[in-house]
Amino acid sequence: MAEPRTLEPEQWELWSDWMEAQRLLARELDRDLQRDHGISKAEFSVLVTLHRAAEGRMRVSELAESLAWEKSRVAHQLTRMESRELVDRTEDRSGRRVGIGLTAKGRGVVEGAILGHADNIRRYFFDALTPEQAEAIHTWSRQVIDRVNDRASSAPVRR
Amino acid sequence: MAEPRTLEPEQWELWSDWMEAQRLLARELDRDLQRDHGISKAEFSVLVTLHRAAEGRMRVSELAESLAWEKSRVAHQLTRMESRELVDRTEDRSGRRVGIGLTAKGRGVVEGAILGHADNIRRYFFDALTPEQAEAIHTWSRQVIDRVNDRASSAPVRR
DNA sequence: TGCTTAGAGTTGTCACGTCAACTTCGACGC
DNA sequence: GCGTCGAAGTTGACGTGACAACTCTAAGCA
Repeated sequence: MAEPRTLEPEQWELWSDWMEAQRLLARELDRDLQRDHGISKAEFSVLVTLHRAAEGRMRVSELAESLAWEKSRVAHQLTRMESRELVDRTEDRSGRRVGIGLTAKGRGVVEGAILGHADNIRRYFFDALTPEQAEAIHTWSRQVIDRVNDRASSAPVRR
Repeated sequence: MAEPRTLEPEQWELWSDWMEAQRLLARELDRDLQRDHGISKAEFSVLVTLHRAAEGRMRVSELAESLAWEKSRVAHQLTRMESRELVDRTEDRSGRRVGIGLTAKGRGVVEGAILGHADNIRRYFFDALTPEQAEAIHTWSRQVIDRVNDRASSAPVRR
């Protein structure tokens, strides 16, 4: 009854195939986004988030929260995107940092990309998916998210 | 009956949850590997591959084939790992490039890491998985792999 | 007023991954 | 021999992502 210390071949195969599928899928979507709209997946995520909350400007911390990214990652990403004129940062003159907003260029790009990207997700992901698979994957995804988050919050192993 | 140009909210939620689960899972596994064994997932993959084919040394192209990585990625990875003394490259003195091999340090690290990593995969992935989910995910993963590979080979859109 | 502290944001460093350009070397044909 | 062609491998540039250290400001309090 001892815990096996290694994975069964069958498990290993599932694991490898899963990781591989993931990787290929992400890469294809990335490439399409890059080719058709000139932006990366990370840039797309930022643009979509800004576009959704579009009346106003967002703060870095709101972006980080909404994307579930580390703040430093957001800051680096914004620096790059600012230099490409997809977003702008309102200067914190004498006090308040008003936040991040889309440039006209950023808005144009994201509005085109949303449609194309949705098509690609449908083509690569949903078209190869039966309802049962969708259900299984969704349920499992939520389990993993909960499990990882639980462990992260209950594991102050890092001091 | 027109094609919807955007995803249904339900589809979008599945997609986001799935991407999120993936990302969290990979990050957790990475962190554990880093903390417990001092190596990254990429380094682990290389070490395992070398360890499996362990009598001899491998060539860069064999590694690339076996890992399904681009050759430049392998070369960069080996450069980093060589500087950390996990692998060594046999010099191509006057002719043959004999290939890549594990150092003693590399061998020690990977033999420890294999066990711990398997435990973590089981904990994060398989313990949250019913047989039906496993079946659905495996089937779907293979579909995606085939689909992407088909498209890649049948789409010489790039000139 | 002045001190301290927490949060927001930035920056540096390093590893990872892709693409393109480059070098080298073996194979093949003349 | 000589050219050239392609595969193997390397390198550089660049974007990405994680982590840690740093600055600055706002709050809170003596």
